[in-house]
Amino acid sequence: MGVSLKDIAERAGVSLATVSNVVNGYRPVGESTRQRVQQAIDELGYTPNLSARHLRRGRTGLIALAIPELTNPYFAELADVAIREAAGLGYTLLMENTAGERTEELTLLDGAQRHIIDGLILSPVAIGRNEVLGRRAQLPLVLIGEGVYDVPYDHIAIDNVAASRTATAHLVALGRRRIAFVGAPPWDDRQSAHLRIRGYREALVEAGMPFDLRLVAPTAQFGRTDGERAMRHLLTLDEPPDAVLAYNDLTAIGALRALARAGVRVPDDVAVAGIDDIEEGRFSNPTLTTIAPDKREIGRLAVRRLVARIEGDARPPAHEQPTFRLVERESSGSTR
Amino acid sequence: MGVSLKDIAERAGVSLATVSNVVNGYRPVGESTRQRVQQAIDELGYTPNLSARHLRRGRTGLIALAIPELTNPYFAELADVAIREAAGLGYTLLMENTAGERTEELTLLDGAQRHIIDGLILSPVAIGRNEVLGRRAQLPLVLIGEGVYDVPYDHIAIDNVAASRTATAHLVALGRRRIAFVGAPPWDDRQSAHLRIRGYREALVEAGMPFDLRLVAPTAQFGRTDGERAMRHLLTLDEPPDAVLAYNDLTAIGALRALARAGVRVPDDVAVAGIDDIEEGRFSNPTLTTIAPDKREIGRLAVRRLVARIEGDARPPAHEQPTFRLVERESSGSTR
DNA sequence: TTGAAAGCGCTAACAC
DNA sequence: GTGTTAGCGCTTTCAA
Repeated sequence: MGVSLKDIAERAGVSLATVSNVVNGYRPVGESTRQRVQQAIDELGYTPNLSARHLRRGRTGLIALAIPELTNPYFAELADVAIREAAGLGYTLLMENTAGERTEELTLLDGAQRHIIDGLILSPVAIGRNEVLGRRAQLPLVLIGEGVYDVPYDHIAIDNVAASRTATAHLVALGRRRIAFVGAPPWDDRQSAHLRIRGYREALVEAGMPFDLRLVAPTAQFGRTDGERAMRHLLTLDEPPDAVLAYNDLTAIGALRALARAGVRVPDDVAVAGIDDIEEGRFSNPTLTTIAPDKREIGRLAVRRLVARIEGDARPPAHEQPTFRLVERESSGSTR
Repeated sequence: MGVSLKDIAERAGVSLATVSNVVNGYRPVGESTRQRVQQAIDELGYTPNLSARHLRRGRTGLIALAIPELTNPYFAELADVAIREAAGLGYTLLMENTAGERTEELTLLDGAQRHIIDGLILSPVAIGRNEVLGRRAQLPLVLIGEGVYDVPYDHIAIDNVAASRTATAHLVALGRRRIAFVGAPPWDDRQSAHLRIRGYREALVEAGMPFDLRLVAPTAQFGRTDGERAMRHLLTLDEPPDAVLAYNDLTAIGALRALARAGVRVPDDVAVAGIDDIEEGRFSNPTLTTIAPDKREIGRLAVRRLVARIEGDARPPAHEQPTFRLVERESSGSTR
């Protein structure tokens, strides 16, 4: 079908190896030879056949980013960064949707794709530390997010305890006294995602306020619908909250919706804060106070660490913590 | 590195071809042989090396979905469907981000990836009909969206004229008399995206209302920021609009934001409608009236047509029109 | 600085 | 129903 190295070699009157060297720049090639080869390449419109290259090299140049849902803007924004970073390093990034399901995450962990990708970036939500520890696959792996900690793989995540502590302290500083948490994971034995609740709790304790389980609303998932439902529940309490920290911006937006429908004023009656800083929160009514993790850095680091592993880096696994900052908007009182 | 066909063949005491046949099921294999081979595969944990297979077959099993932005929920939702559909047909879908840029779209059209993908689904926004007609690459191509029409490729898109006509007629039926359009493409020579304005215009004419260019606000892109800016501009007019149809939900949400900041009541003072039906609009305050295209069908059809082409379908290119429906929500007066 | 040639793992044409 | 083998396009070792 296409033009191959051989065609170029014939056209330029050189050997296959020489053309290969011109293309890859591994070994020095004489200037006049290089020019002849380059001309042949341009004239014939040669592009390397990647399947052949991969077969020979034992690598595909593909890496996967496995996230729970593409339709969560946080992950879409992250993927956006990661795709660019990967391209810059000569890799193609492909997306896997785990739908937050255990079996999907396990299948990926165990290297279902081992012959198609060179490495995997995974944001686990349904599996826990033990599943990751029990993994047998050899494929390089980088973890992102707050799902799993303390495993022998590179891990990129902000300090989630500090993040939710910061957000909660902000609500405390506003003078709020009944601060709820929306979007707790179901209380099972997984380690997953309890860090944000820990930060919330720590901030309350620090302020001398009680940690009241009735104000902690669990949700099945972390979407808008879940946030709305949980908020509706909180509003039925005898003493409803005067502030809410949501697990993420999406649940916070669901909460805003429930509050609007109930005719509760935000921030006057209830202040709301989320975590993630998705663009949607800069345009919601009211705009959403949130914790903004450095997504650029998370995406960059995840891809860089993975590529380094693929290319032989053997340093011990590291846990990197990109920074975050509090962004105050209308939902917690800022008018601008 | 991994286990190869040869290993299995040795273990099971058969030839390479037989193992290949067990794996692929092309030729019948004796029952006892099949079992021995299958056992060897299970024991050794064999998975085919895709690079080798692709090299041999001349296909990679990869298709690309090229969209202007991953962070636009409409495309994220579409990609979600397409990924699943592709997986069901034995293909892996990878995402290309064109950022709505001309050069990116042209590069893809001309087959930059020709050796890595078997086909391309493209949502063009920056290029026009002529660029598509002038394309030289051989790679199967399916177009989606309202960017380019009347080209000799399969094309999946809703009837955009009818869609915006329907939305506009809805605003007319509400009794609105100064209906603006937010998110017109810049007035250049491209065919791109003028269909939605045509539908808007047709509905006005049908209602005996003037098409007033001052009420048509162009935007550079189609994001929330663009919608907000355009709406702010419309509010400065001597006679501001009492309704707005936005190019898409994202610009509509930007418009909602501008209205909220200006203290204009929606829908009382200004009714707002968008197109796309992204989840965000079901949770905005107020919730957003919109045109809901059948995204499932768009994603499914695009992938199916492409795969059919890749596998040799030679029927003449077809233009398929999935359905859409009007979804009335608070921003145009529905209270539920 | 350049060339010859082996071989990555697989599929498919051909032979039995 | 099963086996043998050529060769997809490339990288890389060895030799010149």
